Amino acid sequence: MSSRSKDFPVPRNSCIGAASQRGPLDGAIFWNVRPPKHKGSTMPKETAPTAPETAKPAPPVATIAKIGQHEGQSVTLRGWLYNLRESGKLLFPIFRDGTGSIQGVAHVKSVTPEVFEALKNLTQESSVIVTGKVRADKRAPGGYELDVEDLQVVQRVPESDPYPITLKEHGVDFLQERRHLWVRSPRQSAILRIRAEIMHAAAEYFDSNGYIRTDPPILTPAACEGTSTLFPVDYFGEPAYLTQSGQLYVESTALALGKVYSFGPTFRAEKSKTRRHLTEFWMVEPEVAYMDLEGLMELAENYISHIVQSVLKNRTAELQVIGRDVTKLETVKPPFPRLRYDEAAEMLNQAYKDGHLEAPFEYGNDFGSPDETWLSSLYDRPVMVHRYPANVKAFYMEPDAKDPRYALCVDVLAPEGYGEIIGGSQRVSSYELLSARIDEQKLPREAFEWYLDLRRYGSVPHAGFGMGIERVVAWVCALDHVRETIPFPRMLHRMYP
RNA sequence: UCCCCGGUAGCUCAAUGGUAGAGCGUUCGGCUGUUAACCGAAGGGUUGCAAGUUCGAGUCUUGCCCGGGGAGCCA
Repeated sequence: MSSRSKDFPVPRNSCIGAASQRGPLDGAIFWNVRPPKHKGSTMPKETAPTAPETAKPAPPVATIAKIGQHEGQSVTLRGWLYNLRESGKLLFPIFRDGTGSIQGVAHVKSVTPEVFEALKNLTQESSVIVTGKVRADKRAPGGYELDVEDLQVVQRVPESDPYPITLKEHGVDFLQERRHLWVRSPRQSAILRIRAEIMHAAAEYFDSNGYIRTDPPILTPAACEGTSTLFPVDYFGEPAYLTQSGQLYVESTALALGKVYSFGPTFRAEKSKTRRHLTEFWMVEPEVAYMDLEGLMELAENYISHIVQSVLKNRTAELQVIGRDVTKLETVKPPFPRLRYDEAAEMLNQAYKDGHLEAPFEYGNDFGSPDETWLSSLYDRPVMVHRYPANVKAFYMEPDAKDPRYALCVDVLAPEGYGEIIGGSQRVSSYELLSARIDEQKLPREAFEWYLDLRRYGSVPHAGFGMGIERVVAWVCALDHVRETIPFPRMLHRMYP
């Protein structure tokens, strides 16, 4: 910020402006709209700042989301100016407060000259505390408007350095460089609210079904799978890595507590530059003792359905803001279609013959991204592909007793081309087999001794999966890219802000 | 690591090898119901960097830098 040559003439900025730099305004309650006349730079205390002697009852502080409860009353809103339109002697400021936005109306004769001038000179994203009367209006998108009565400017954005993100179109690079401001825009705010609902529902399902949350370490001594690239860190002179999965650790706690889950960030140093990849992402990983692959698939379909239905129920307004076609989500209920790998492979071969796929599918390989997109496009809900060839899957996956060439594993593919959101399996329970697998794949045996202990002492069949939160958010919100699903995405070549 | 596309005003983008432009934002003026308001005016440029071809390069060539999309790998 630089000069303030055009600051409006109401002498209150020196006090409020300085205070606003000291810290957040949370907790500061302005009962009166006139500013207290402090000489210093301290904020008013939380308890009522100076009330004028002739005070009428102070209007209650309201949020825009629940403004309808105050129809016909005067309320105080604390927020920011989103946009300002004017038409002669009429001003139409749009305020936002984090819960929503509402249009204010001020006529030159309906407010004091000071308030009218202050409002007229407001700049985008200036922070304001505004008082006005709530009025239902059919023209308003949210159903209500605010007839402005009084205004306090907390911090005015100077026009010499205007808020960079306008209501018009911007490019991806420009917005990502300003992610710290971009999150204020209605669409981004709505996405983050939906993300929060997804994370809440993801934990709630397990918490209310007897699962114990046991979070694994983020600093780890070795790779879980060895295939992906890890972020190395210096751990007091020893090499350590940021976790790429907590699976091995939740296997341990599952054998202690029965049903467990973990929920936290994971890190992968893959040099992937696609719309589905972040280097830092959040994963939720349940693990259950005595569960087999069938049980795991039932869990997965119930789990995903619960999450999607929770978003539909609790985030209706946000889904509307982002323009999501909710009919595509309403169908997400159990049971999900299930395909054996072999069936899916046949379908892919046919799709190639029919010209739906550019590249032929080679039996025995894992599915490519276009393959997953094609398969998932055939269904109105997630599809579960199970029993992949064991040799393309991880060392810890249990072979199918009926045919050991296949692994007891499942991938859940989200519809509308969003691809894999869950990968899971029944785990090898035999010490001998797991030990042999570790040697075959030339994994560092010392690092896995503790993991082998789980098969030495009371080994049982058990199963679990990992679900990537950002991919679920991208699917539920129908986003083009996972970079919009997390407040501050970490990607190949992007660490700022 | 590989393949494709792009980089011009604060932003989004135009410009046949021949005078660098528009809309928005900003500033000034107008409008009593605007919905990314509208109307009029002003200000705003080392065309990513470097070299080359040419009478002349935003435009063609080469190298580099930065960004986007995709493949592989994965959630």
